[in-house]
Amino acid sequence: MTRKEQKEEKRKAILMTALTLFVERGYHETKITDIAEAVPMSTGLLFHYFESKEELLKELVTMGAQGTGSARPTGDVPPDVHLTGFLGQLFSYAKEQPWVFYMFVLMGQVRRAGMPEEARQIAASIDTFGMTAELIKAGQKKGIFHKGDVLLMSKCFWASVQGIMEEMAMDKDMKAPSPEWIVSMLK
Amino acid sequence: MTRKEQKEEKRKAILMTALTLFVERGYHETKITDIAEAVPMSTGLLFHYFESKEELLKELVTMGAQGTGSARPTGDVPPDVHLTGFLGQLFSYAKEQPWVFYMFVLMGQVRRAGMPEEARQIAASIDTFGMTAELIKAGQKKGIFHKGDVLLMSKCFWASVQGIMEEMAMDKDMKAPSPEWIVSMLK
DNA sequence: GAGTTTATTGAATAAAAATTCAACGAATTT
DNA sequence: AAATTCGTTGAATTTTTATTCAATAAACTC
Repeated sequence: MTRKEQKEEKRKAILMTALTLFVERGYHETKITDIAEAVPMSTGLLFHYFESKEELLKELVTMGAQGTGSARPTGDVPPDVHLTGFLGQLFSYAKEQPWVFYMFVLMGQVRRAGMPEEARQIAASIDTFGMTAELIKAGQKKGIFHKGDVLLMSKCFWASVQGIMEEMAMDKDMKAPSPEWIVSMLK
Repeated sequence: MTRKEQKEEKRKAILMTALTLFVERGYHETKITDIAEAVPMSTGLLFHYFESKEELLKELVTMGAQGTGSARPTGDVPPDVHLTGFLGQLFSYAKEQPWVFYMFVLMGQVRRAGMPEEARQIAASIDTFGMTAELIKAGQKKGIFHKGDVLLMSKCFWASVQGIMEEMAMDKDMKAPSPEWIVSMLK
């Protein structure tokens, strides 16, 4: 047991190190030796834990895909309040639990171009937009949000969030914006 | 003369092809052979026109850095109208003059991590935020924009725009959002 | 504690991609 | 039209980076 736990620990350490480097420097600019050095361990040992660099990325993206769903509306909170609250939590993670924050950033980056195709597909398989689109539709019905194509509004909302989070990931000193600013894009 | 013009034409063709591929697939996922094939020309010839792949990127970024300044306020248009108009134009470029649009996307991407450091520095040297911050400050004075750290607001504004443009670059069928949505982030 | 499995290393190898180059055809000059 | 320069190619080379591997140490099983 201790042996297996040890292994899991180390796997996790590698994953977190890779996540950090992938987000801070980019997947392609992060060399396998950079990850090994940062963990730290020998490069050879890294392949004892993960088949390949791409496999490492795919495992991260799979984790990220599972951890999604927290944006789902709970109960009867008004849509704008729900989104505002969600963003507030997300932004506060940037300081407290960077890996949650980084995972979000990574997922967004992988979903776009510039990464190995297989990883992209995993990230693309989860539907963030649809979920938020529902929420926006509800908000429109209540007269809280302005009119417009809900899917487009959802995409813009998340694209903005992604853009801001990438900026925050790059510049550690940047303060988080007020969630209201972003939500007001929908009002 | 015809000879030199010919050369300039070809250089431009390479630059535009590279710009497209860099934005659509990402710098690192674009192989030098992909560019050559797309132009089309042999891989060897490409090095007759550009020293290296990185040099090619740097030339693009330098071009992009020079073409900046259109966001500068002209005359006495209200800040919100100015920004709305600017975005409207930018988004319409996405269809009409994709390379202008792509250049914007590339500049943003290069400024962030994941690209060769030298290129990053060129992109980082131009100050987009400061210019918009002035505009926002003016808007605040007039009571058009809400209170808040103008630099942060400026960063968030551009981060949102960048995020949305990257989304549009990836998904050609995506409609452009209404510029008002984004500007309302500041109101 | 002998034997087996697992962790670890760093140098050797393989794979992928950028870059060079010798050769040739086309244009330009004289 | 001979000589020279420039454009062009694609295969060979170099460089970079991922991946393997033989050897060793440590942990665990019996």
